[in-house]
Amino acid sequence: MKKDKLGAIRLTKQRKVILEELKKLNTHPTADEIYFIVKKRLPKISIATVYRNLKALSAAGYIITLKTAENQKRFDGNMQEHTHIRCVKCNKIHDIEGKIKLPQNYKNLKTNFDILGYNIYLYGICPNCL
Amino acid sequence: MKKDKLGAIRLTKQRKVILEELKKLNTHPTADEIYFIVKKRLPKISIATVYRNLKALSAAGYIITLKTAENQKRFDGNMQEHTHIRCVKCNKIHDIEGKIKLPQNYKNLKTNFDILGYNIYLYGICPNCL
DNA sequence: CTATGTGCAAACTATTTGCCGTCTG
DNA sequence: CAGACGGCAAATAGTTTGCACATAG
Repeated sequence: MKKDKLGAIRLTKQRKVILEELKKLNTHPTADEIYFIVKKRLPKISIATVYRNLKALSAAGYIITLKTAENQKRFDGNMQEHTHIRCVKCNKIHDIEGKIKLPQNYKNLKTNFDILGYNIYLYGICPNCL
Repeated sequence: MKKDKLGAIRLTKQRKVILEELKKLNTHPTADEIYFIVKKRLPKISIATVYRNLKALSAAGYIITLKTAENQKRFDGNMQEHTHIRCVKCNKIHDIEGKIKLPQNYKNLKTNFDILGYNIYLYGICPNCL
């Protein structure tokens, strides 16, 4: 990943709580899962705020947005380098420590793009589904 | 990618046309782009049929479903091994010939998953956006 | 001939937006 | 104190489903 500029967004209490809860979890929750968790601490928060803030936090580089096989996004508050593996049976996403490196020469690929980086997603079968 | 079992689905004229049009394109169209293209040949086709058949063709291994940064899926009828690169500015996805290989030892990663395979997505800036 | 597929319209899910009052820096 | 943000409800985008008829194998 390129050097992200962590945009200076305001640290409101809604954003603080969303961020804190997201960092506690390693389950890559969906927006509405986050909504229900955060509502325990901020009962008046609106789902629109959750969506707006997940987008803002992601744009500012505080969290990562994961696209899934389903039609909804999942969010990841773990900003240490790690790799995701998805279970082809239950679709759950788990973390693997460390980033898998591609051989240096991947930038020599035949393309007229200016290559900036890459993401690797593993897939397999999780212990529960074996 | 694992050896896909090409499921035996019925080759209806709707499916045949969808498949043919998809193979002509290298633009990774969305479901409704496909709908408008296919409608030129089958004016009475319904968007529901397009969605159902894209899902069926994908499940049967005839096409590939791409999840994107946006909220909609894109489809790829090119089944030769290739890698996708996404433009971080305009979000378009292009093809790069050949599959990038990970070093053999990627299966030794610290995880309790049974690792089956991986996908690599590159990102960069396309010539139009430079 | 029958299980599978189709068209249509209605339903549904995830996400976004307009408006307007509130709060952060 | 101005611009950014939040709550609410309504809107939208993408996709799915129920039903009755049509068709591939």
